[in-house]
Amino acid sequence: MTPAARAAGPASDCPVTPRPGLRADAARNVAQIRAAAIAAFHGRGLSTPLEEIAAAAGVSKATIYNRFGGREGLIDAVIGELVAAKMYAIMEKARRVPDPWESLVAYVTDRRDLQFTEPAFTDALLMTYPESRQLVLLAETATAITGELVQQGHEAGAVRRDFTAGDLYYADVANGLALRELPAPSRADYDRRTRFFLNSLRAHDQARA
Amino acid sequence: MTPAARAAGPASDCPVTPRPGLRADAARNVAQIRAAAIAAFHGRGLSTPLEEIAAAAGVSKATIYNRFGGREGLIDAVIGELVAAKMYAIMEKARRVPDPWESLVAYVTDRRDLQFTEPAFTDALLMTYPESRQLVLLAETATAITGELVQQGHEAGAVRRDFTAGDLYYADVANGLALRELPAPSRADYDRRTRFFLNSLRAHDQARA
DNA sequence: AATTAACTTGACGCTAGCGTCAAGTTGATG
DNA sequence: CATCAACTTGACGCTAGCGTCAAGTTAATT
Repeated sequence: MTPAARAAGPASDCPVTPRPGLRADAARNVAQIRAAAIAAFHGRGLSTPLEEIAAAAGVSKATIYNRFGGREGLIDAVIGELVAAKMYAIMEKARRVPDPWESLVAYVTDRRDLQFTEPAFTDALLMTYPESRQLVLLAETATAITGELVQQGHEAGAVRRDFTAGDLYYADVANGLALRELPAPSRADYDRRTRFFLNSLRAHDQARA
Repeated sequence: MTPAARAAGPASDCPVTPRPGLRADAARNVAQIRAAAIAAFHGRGLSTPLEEIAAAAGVSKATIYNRFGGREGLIDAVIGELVAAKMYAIMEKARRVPDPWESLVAYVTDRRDLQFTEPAFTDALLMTYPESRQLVLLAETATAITGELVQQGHEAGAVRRDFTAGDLYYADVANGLALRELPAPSRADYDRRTRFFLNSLRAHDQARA
């Protein structure tokens, strides 16, 4: 079975034009809140205080509850623009690379790039807010693709046989948390560590790129 | 210079018998609080609520402030028993292994073992509470030893020349945070990942153990 | 321009943890 | 056994964030 046959993501689940029957002022607020949330989540992760987002949107906190039902609804409304779109693109790209090893290299590298620039991605990985449908969907798709790529790597003899998709997940979570907690490493350091990681899962007998 | 010539740790900075001029009941409380703190920190890390520790010690929260001056003082009073003693032993052991590669392997492996069983170690790594003298001392010593071991590994040609002590620190922090955030991995998974990591920093041309 | 449903909001009560202090209790000392 | 310094503590005020609601405002409709 190929559970990830179409990895391009859900057709269109978060329309830019929200619920139609919305009064003009409400629609304006929705747009402002979304924009503020995207900026805030980008800077501080998915647990940015709602009051802060509300303030940035020039709106009261209660309005966020009115329009989105709370944090999870808000995440649902912006996660696509924030993370999901990029993640689906990464998966798509990796699946297009024919060589199994290169495909995995592309996938890992791109994920880590995304992680470097987008703190919210780590929150998504951790499923801190499991009530967001978009997030659950994304996680499931990503899990499927990861498994697929690792398996192909095994079959081609390019990836250590004892390396699992779970190991990759663990490493990504660890890396995301370190990024969140430590002062940002230089890009050179970060990329070197990415290479170390890739090096560690390469099957021994073909350790040369 | 060999800044870590004596890595056995500070002579005796946290006597089991606390301040002498202490009334009997106060001394009893100190002992109970220390015991409770060690248990709590072991289970939940160094940011366990003080109220919880106080309750476990059968004492009011204010008494912890009276006896230890707050969280940092309390950490100072128990970190030796909790983490520092083990860490100093690990460093000592690593320095005694003659072969540079095996020495680094021992060091990394033992640190990760400690990390697996002692969440407080990660707090120590992160210096979440930088006011604890014991903790600062430990961190400085550990940094020195790590640098020493990595350098020896470089000189012996056993460790990739582009691998730095900072990389090791980053990896340890990342691992500790993942342990804290994720459900505990099986020991087998954990040890395998330790081996992957060691594998990643081994110089290419001698990748065989 | 009157009506009304949709919408917004300030203010509230809630939780969790911190750090402090006046008032009360108790161990040690003469 | 009286005294008093040492000690303990409940209760308090503080911060930060959550989620809710009655009362007020405003866009749409006729």
